[in-house]
Amino acid sequence: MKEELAKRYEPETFEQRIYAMWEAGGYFTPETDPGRPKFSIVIPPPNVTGRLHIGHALVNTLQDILVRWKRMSGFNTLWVPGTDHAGIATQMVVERQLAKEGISRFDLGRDRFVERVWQWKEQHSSEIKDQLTRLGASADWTRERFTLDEGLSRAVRYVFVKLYDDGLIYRALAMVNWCPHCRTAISDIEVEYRDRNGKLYHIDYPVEGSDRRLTVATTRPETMLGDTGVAVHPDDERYRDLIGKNVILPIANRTIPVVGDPVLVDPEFGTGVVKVTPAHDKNDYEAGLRNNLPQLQVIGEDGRMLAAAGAEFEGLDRADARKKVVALLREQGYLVKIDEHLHAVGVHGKCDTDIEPMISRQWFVKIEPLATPAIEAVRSGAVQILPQSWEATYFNWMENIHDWTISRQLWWGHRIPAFHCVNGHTVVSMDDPATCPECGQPMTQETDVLDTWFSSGLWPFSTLGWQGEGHDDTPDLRAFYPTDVLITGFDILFFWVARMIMMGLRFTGVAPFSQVFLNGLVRDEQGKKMSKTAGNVIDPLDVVNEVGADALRFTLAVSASGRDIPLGKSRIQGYSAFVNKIWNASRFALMHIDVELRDAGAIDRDQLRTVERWILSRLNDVTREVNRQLSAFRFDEASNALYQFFWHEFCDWYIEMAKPVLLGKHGSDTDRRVAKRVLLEVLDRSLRLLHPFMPFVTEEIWQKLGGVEPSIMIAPYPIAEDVLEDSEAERLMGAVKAIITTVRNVRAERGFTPKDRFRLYISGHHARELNFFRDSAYVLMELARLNEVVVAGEPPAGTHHDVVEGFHIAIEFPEKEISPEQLEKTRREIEKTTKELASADARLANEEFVRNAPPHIVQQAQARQAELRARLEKLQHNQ
RNA sequence: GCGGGGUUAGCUCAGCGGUAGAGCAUCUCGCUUACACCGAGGGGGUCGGGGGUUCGAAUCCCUCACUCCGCACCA
Repeated sequence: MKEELAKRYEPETFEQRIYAMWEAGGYFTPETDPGRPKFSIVIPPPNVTGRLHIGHALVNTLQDILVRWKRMSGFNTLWVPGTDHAGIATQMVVERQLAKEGISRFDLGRDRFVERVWQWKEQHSSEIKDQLTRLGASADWTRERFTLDEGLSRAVRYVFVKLYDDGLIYRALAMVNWCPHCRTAISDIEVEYRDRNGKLYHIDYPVEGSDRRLTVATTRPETMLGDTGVAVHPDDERYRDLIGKNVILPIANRTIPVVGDPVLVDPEFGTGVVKVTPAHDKNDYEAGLRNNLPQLQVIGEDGRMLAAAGAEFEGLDRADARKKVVALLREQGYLVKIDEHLHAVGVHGKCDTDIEPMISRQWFVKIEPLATPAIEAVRSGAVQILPQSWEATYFNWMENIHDWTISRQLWWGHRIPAFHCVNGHTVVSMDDPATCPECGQPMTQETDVLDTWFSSGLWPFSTLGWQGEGHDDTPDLRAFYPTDVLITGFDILFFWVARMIMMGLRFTGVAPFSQVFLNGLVRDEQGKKMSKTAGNVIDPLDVVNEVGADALRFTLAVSASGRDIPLGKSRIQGYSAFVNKIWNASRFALMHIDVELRDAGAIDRDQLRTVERWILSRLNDVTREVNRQLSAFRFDEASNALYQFFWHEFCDWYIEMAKPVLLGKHGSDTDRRVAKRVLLEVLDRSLRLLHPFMPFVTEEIWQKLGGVEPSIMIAPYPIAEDVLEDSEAERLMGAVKAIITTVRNVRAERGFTPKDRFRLYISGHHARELNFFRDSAYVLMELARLNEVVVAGEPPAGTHHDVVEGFHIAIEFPEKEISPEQLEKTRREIEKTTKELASADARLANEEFVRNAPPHIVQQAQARQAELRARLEKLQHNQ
C-alpha cells in the first residue's frame, strides 16, 4: 500500500489537529506506578502578566525536546506546566488597566481589586496555555498549577510558619529599598543600577560659633533637610579639631554635630566631609547608628517631602524639592559649586523609579543557614549547574548573600500569616487565631504579602502536592520528586534557582533537581536585547503562524548555545527550508515504498549493498551523536548533526544514489525491494530522531509509515547499534563521493556542461575495491554524468589525472582548448600541493615527531605525505 | 574594586593539543517529474597582539589590548 503526502508542506493544515490527537491520547500524562525509571521536570512558571515572548519559546522548546526525547527513550516522563502570580508585575498591569478607566486600586478597595486581578489571571493563563500548545509543548495539563492555588498557598503558609518557628524569619525595623511608585519594599536583587550623568553639589555648612565653613558634597541635596550630622575622617588633619563641634544646617537652620567616622569617610574623595542622613541612605544609616545620630525622615512613602522637611517643602516631590533646595542654597550663598558627576543610581527594575532607601518595618529571612547547605549541594555535585562556568557566579553570590526582605506592601499575593492584637502580640500560625492567646484581644492579619519568589522557591515540590508535614508524601512526590533537570534563563539564577535549592534542601531534605541548565538570552540579529520600546520583538505565535512551530523550534534548538542567542526572521526562514526539505524527501520516499515492507521483518544485512550499508552506518553514527549531545544539553550540536545527516547525507547522496535502483533503471527486483526497505528504515528512524525537535511534521509524515505505535511521540527513540557500524562501507562510499565531486569540479573548471559525458578510469590496489567500483559504476555514471567507468584500465594520454582518497583516477575529456583560467588554476593547485607536501615532509623528517607523536598520528602523516606526493605527480601531468 | 565570559570566513557562532568548520550571505552554472523553501560548483580566515610550554597550539600557560555580563562601591 502506498501512502501519499500533500504536494506542499503546509503546517497550518495539521499542527493543531495533531496536538489535539496527542492530548486526546493522553500521551502527556505519565503513569502513576510504572515500574520503570522516571524523568520529571517543572516549567519555569511564566508570569501571568501577559503573553509569552520569544525567550519563553526558547526555554520551553528546550524543555520539550528533552521531555520528548526521554519519553521516547522509555522514561515515565512528567513535565509540570503552570504560571506564576508575579506579585508586583501583575498588580502593575492591572493598575495600569484601571488607570485607563480613570480609577486607582484604592478606589476599588483591596477585595474588589484582587477580584479584578483574578479575572486578568484567568484570561491570561489560558492564553499562555494556548501559546505553549501551539509550540507543541508536551506538558501534562492535567497537572497544571498556579502559585496561588490552594495547595500551593498552603505550602507557602507552612514554610513561612516553620521558618518563623525555627527563628529564620524575623520582623525588624531596618533600612530597605523602597519603591515610591509601587509603594512597597523590594529586596536587594530587585534593585538595578543604572549609570546616570548626575551632578555633585558642593554645599557650605557654617561651623557654629566660628566663621569657618565645612563644604560637603552630595548628589542628593534634598536629603540635607534630613541631615542629623556631618562626618569627617578622625585622622584627617584638616578637620580633626572640629569633631565634637556643631555646624548649622542651612535652610533648616538646625545645629548638627560633626562626628569622626573612619568607615563612612574617605578623606581622598571630594572635600573629605560627608553629610549624614541616617533615614535616607544606607551608609548614613549605619554611620548614624555608630555615632548615635537621630534618624529624621523627611521623604514619605510616596516620594513626597514630609512636614519634617519644613513647611515650605511639605508635599513636594523629591525632584521638585531638590530644585527648590538648590535655588535657596544659591540665594543664601551656601552653594559652592556644581560638578558633573557620573554615578550609578538604584532603580526598581519593574517600573524604573529611583529607589528611596527608607527605614521601615519588614519581614526578613535569615539567609545564611539556608545558603550554606545550598552552596554545599553544588560544591559536592549533588546539583550540577551547566554550563559549568555559572557555578563560580553562583558561589560568588551565595557566599556574599544578605538577609532576604520578603514582605511586600501589595495586595496581590500570599498574605503573610501573621496576626497582631492591639497589645502588640504577634501570632504566626497555620490557622487563623480567633483571639490573642496572650490577652484575648481580637487579632488582625498582616496586610503585607510575600515576595513572589518566596512561593516560586517551592515550585518543584509544591506543584507535586507538597504542603508541609503530613502532606509531604503524596503519590506524585513519591513518583516524581526530586525532579531531574531544571531549564531556565541565566538571568534568574539568583532570583529563582538558588532559592529553590535552598528551600528544597530545607524542606524536603534533597535538592529539588540534580541538574540545572541555564540557557542564553534571545537577542535580535544585531545582538540587541529584544524590547517593546526598541520594536525588535518577535512574537512566537506570529512565527508559528508564518512558518510553523517546527521551523521555529528547530531554529531555537540550533541557536541554543552561548550566552546570547541572536535570532532573526532570516535565520528562521533558513531552517523552515529544512522542514520543507524533510517534507519533500519524505514525499519522494513515500512514492516508492510500501508500508507492507515492514511485515517482512528486520533487514537482512547479507542482502545489503555497500551504499545501503553506508547510509545505515551514517544513520547509526548520527543516532549515537544525537543521544550523546542531548544528554549534555548540547541542543545545537544534536540538531545540527541531524540537519547535516538528513539533508547532506540522506537527501544529497543516498536518495540520489538510490534513484537508479528505485526507478528501475538498475538492479534486480530484490535490489529494488531491499532499497525500498532501507529507505523506509532510514526515514522512519530519522523521523523518530527528529521528533523531539520537530514534533508536528514528523508526526504527520510518520502516520503514513505504518508504525506499530499510534503516535511517533511514544515510539521508541533510536539508539546506536554496533552491527550497523561499517567502516569499510564508509571508506568506500567516501571515495565514491570524493570522486564524483572531483569530476564535477573539473568539469566546471574546464568549462564543460552537465550534458557533456566523459569516460572515467579508476585504479586501486585490491581486487575487492576494484569489484566495488565495478558494482558502483552506475552510481558514478549517474551522479558524475559519465558515459563509461573503466576500472583498472590504462587511461590514454591527454586525460586529466588526480588522486582521490588514495585512488588514482583519470578523466578522459573530449578535445578542447584548456582555458588560461584553467591553466592558472592548475598552477595554483600545484603550488599549494607542493607547499603542503613540503610541510608534510618536514614534519616526518623531524625525528622528535616520529618518536614522540602517537603511532596513529604518524601513520596519518605518512598517508597524507604519500597522497600529496602522488597527487602532485598527477597534477603535473595535467599541465 | 571582586568574579565570570568573549575576541575564529562579510554576519552569527561551533571547534578547545594532532591536516581550519557550519549556517546565513556572496559569486558561477543548472527549472534533471521529492523539493527553485531546490541541485552542482567556487571565492573567502597569518583563529585579537606579543611571549612561552610542546615533536606539534585556534586549542595549554603568561602578558597586553578591546569588549560583554554579574556583584560591590560611588558624599
